[in-house]
Amino acid sequence: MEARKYSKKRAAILEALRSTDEHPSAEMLYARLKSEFPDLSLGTVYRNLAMFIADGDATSVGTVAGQERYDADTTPHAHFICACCGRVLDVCSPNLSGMDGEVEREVGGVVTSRSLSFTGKCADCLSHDSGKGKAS
Amino acid sequence: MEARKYSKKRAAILEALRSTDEHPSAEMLYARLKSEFPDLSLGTVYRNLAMFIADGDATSVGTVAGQERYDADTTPHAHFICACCGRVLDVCSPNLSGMDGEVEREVGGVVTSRSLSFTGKCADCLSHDSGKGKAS
DNA sequence: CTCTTTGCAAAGAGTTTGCAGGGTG
DNA sequence: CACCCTGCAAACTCTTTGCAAAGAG
Repeated sequence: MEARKYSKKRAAILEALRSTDEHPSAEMLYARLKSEFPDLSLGTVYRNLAMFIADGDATSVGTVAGQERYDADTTPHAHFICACCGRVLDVCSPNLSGMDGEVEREVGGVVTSRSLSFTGKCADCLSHDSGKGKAS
Repeated sequence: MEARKYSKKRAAILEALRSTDEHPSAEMLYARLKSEFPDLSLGTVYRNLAMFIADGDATSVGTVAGQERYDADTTPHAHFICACCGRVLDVCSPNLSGMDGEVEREVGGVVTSRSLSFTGKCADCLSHDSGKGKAS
């Protein structure tokens, strides 16, 4: 389809995505790489993230607080999303691909990916809450 | 917290959301109600959807093709999202709330909601593909 | 009469895109 | 030297917000 040439920036973006577990957004990656590549452009980050997803080197965790979050870990696992601070954590989950067949039968289509996520309040936000004690 | 007064438009928006199974976006609801309420404003739709979610009368299915999709069915169920046409279908799924405890133990936080979705290609898009037959 | 809701339009925020120049094979 | 990749900035799209007028209790 599209020939893909090597690019130092692309390699760095993918490496940055792989070496973190915070499921960064495009801006988070941009901020992290800006010091190493002062001339990096946000558009380049977006363009490369799209390539990673097209190539199966990354997936989207979904939109959290208006920003799309990415994950280089493409093995089946679920996520915990803190509605308070926007943090995204990995949590283990049973393999869902076993349900594909049933879903496909139900909708008459084909399933290519699944996503399981839990939303709530993370440990940090819970402890900060106790200080604000305005309950009741 | 916030006193809530009756509003004809709000009632209509909620009714429109409840009487469809296509998990509409704000614009879809707006388009559907525009004929009945020519002076309806998109901002009002957004404002009311936010209220429904705050009140637990609706939930967000997530962002599909850049648009947030809503669901008035708050009972536990999964979704199938067609990556091709953006359609969102209901599919049944085992009750996931039983996993809350394990997740909370894992992250040290509290879980308030779960979301399971399958992405792929729906029956309609599959059949349209066969016409373009470029496989092989 | 008081407080909530709405229309309108402008403002915001995140993401995409066109183009000219630089990098890779 | 042909084609991919990038920076820059403008363009887009979806969503939020401020304000004065209208509606509900």
